[in-house]
Amino acid sequence: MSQPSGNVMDKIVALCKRRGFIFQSSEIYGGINGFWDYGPLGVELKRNVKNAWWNDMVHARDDMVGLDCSIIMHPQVWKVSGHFDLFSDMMQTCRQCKKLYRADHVGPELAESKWFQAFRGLVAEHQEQPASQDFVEQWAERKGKKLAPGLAPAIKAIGRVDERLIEAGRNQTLAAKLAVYCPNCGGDLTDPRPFNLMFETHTGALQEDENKAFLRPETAQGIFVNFKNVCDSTRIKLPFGIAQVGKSFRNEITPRNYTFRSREFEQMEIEFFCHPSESGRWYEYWRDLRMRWYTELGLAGSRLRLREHDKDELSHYSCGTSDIEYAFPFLAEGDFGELEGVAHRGDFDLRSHMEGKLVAKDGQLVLDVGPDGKPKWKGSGKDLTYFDDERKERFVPHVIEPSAGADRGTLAFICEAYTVDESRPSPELMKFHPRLAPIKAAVFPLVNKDGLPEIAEPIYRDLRKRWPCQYDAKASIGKRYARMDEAGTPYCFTVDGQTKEDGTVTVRDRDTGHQERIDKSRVAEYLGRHLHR
RNA sequence: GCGGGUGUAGCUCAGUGGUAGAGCGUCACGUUGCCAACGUGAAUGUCGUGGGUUCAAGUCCCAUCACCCGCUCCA
Repeated sequence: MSQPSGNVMDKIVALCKRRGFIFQSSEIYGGINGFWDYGPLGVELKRNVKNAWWNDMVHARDDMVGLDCSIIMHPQVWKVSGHFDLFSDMMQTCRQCKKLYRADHVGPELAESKWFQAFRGLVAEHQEQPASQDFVEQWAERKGKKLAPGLAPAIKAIGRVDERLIEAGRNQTLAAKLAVYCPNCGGDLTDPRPFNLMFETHTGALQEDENKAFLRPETAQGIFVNFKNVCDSTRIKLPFGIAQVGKSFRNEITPRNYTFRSREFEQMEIEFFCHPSESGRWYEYWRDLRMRWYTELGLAGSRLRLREHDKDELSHYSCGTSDIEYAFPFLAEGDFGELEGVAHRGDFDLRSHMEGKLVAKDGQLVLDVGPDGKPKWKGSGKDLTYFDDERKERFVPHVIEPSAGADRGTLAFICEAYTVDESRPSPELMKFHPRLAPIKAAVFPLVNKDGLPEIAEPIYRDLRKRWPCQYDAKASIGKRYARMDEAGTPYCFTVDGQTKEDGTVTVRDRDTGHQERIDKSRVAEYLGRHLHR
């Protein structure tokens, strides 16, 4: 499949730039890390992805409604949802080996680390001389040097051995809390510094702490806080879902892999509300349905997979989560990247917005309280329960959340469509599903004379009313087919000499090159039929 | 944030301190008449950006930005 030189992803990136699918943001100023633009073909493709999703998930169903909420919401939304706490992780870097750690991961990792295990043995041998630290220094410079190369420089840098290290050497519980030495090399760590994963802004002209606000890191919370509004303003009944497509923002530490991890990205999210007794069934339903959606749009091979999360991988509130993953060409062989997560979230979200921020304790969700016994983050206090008229029962609905990345999906469709077939006169082509193709058809006069343009142009003008189409009379016919192959246009209609005699045109199929003749009056009908195959 | 690599035309890339190049693509004209044909011609460059060294910098040095790879992170 791949070209002899360079890897496939480079070819895809080059084609996307060359043909106007994806550009780097602010390119003429040198670009900006983690932001991307969609060009004329890209915007059509991505819009087709979103429209296909909206059509199939909302319009084609009677248990779904849509929503479009603001990107900036009340700051309390993010405090209650847990994003405020989780998104401002404290991070530490090792001054010796430069590794980056989440502060709350350092202790546990240290307790398990090889050098620290050896160090514990050393401390045990020196029970009698707790006052002296020399044995630690000696160990760091000699026997311990292989396991903990950073320890000796760290001691030199700090000027002494931190007593807590020796204490921790005697007590594993203390070790799990010690965030001073690097689990990897024994080096000294920087003080914990906050990494703000949410974009901050201010409402109003004055930038003060009181009016600090956040760009949403997910669209889901907008759905939860509008749950009651939707119930009250529509006649929809449980089980039902609310869908939303929109931009979200995360200050990723390392934007990487083309558009896969961007700081500004678009989500297609569903929150499906149901009775707790039926949530397991609905979870499986949505997991399978979403997997099928990708398959039907062309991600059909072994590069797409469904991966059920392990128990220890689940968020504290989730009773089940599956990722729909794609083997992107920029990943290592055998690695997959997430396109969509389908999560069983129980009643976590609606309860949070009623009661306040929740945490898991002994397998139960309880209010997160501070040292003073008061809630850490207060909820809205509004009643978000649902009364089921048929069951005569009031309850907090459970939620199934299929959360898809529009940009990731679009990128996967691009990667999957990219095909190199050396047996063709123009080897590079994009095999987009007809529903997703940015240009649905092209109309050509075989030659730009002899009255052929006069026949072809009206056909084109007619098609253009219903679909994005192109007319091309320049260059040789082969070159025009090749140009359309590269854009992923599924059908080309060509007017030739015979058209003048019997009124037929040729239809050329992008994937096979196969041609057939149809009457020029049936072009629109033919295209309509084949686009929705 | 750390380490390594890369950055020259729309794309892919050559380029030895001394005049900015090629292939492909694009455009025009001619020719051809169903799969990137051919001929002639044309347009397109702050050599990523900013400093420095030098008589002279795409080339050497420093900084910076972006992309790729590895580490880290990925709620």
